[in-house]
Amino acid sequence: MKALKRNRLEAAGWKLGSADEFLNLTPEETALVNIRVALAQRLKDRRQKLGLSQIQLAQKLGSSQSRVAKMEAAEPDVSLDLLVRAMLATGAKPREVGRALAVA
Amino acid sequence: MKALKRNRLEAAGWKLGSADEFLNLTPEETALVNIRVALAQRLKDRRQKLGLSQIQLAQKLGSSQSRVAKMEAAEPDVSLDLLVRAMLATGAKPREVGRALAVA
DNA sequence: CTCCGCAATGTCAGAATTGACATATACGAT
DNA sequence: ATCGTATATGTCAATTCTGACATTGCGGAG
Repeated sequence: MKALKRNRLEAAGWKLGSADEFLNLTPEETALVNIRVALAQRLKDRRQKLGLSQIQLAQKLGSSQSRVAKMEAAEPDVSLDLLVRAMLATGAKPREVGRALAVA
Repeated sequence: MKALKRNRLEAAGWKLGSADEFLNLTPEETALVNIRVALAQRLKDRRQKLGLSQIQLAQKLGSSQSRVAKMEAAEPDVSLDLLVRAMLATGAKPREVGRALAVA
């Protein structure tokens, strides 16, 4: 659904690193992207701090290594649900998930 | 995906009002349910404070009245993505979405 | 009572997301 | 150079989610 806009961005040669609403994105869409990226980064941080491989986290989650990689890359086809579930799987409490958003 | 567990709960005659991990739910699943319920409540609050009907919010979102009702009821087939997008559509900033989670 | 606006509930076809798998790349260590 | 481990990327069938629609219930106003 948001994949459409995403494709427009990537077609323009952008990797969607951080804050780019320079074109096409409404403030809400930008905020959502920021939230996703913030969660993705926190997730990677937490996983690494715990000394887990993507495969190990995938097992805790009941998912797969490739999907964990996509999560950490904040790819457009990963849902917030999955990102949040992954955070919880690293032992994060809702409060900590909330903190990640606050930074976004 | 979580709909399975949810059905087990509802089959047992529970409406899933608040904090019920008394059976079957892992801590992570419970946390996720809490997050959804917290977001749903905040959403309803914000919508009402803004004096919007479900139809009006649905329009801002590009969604439908029935889906907004389901969101506010935290029904199992509404995603976190949709809940968060709805929050943003009420003018909430990521920081405020984060606050909702912190309470969960 | 009858409207009327608002909200709740059920259904469904179409769209988006998922886990799994294959494969590729990177980078040490042997 | 050959493993071995970790991560990245692409694809796809199956599952899940979504908007739309229909219907129902609920007050309040006429």
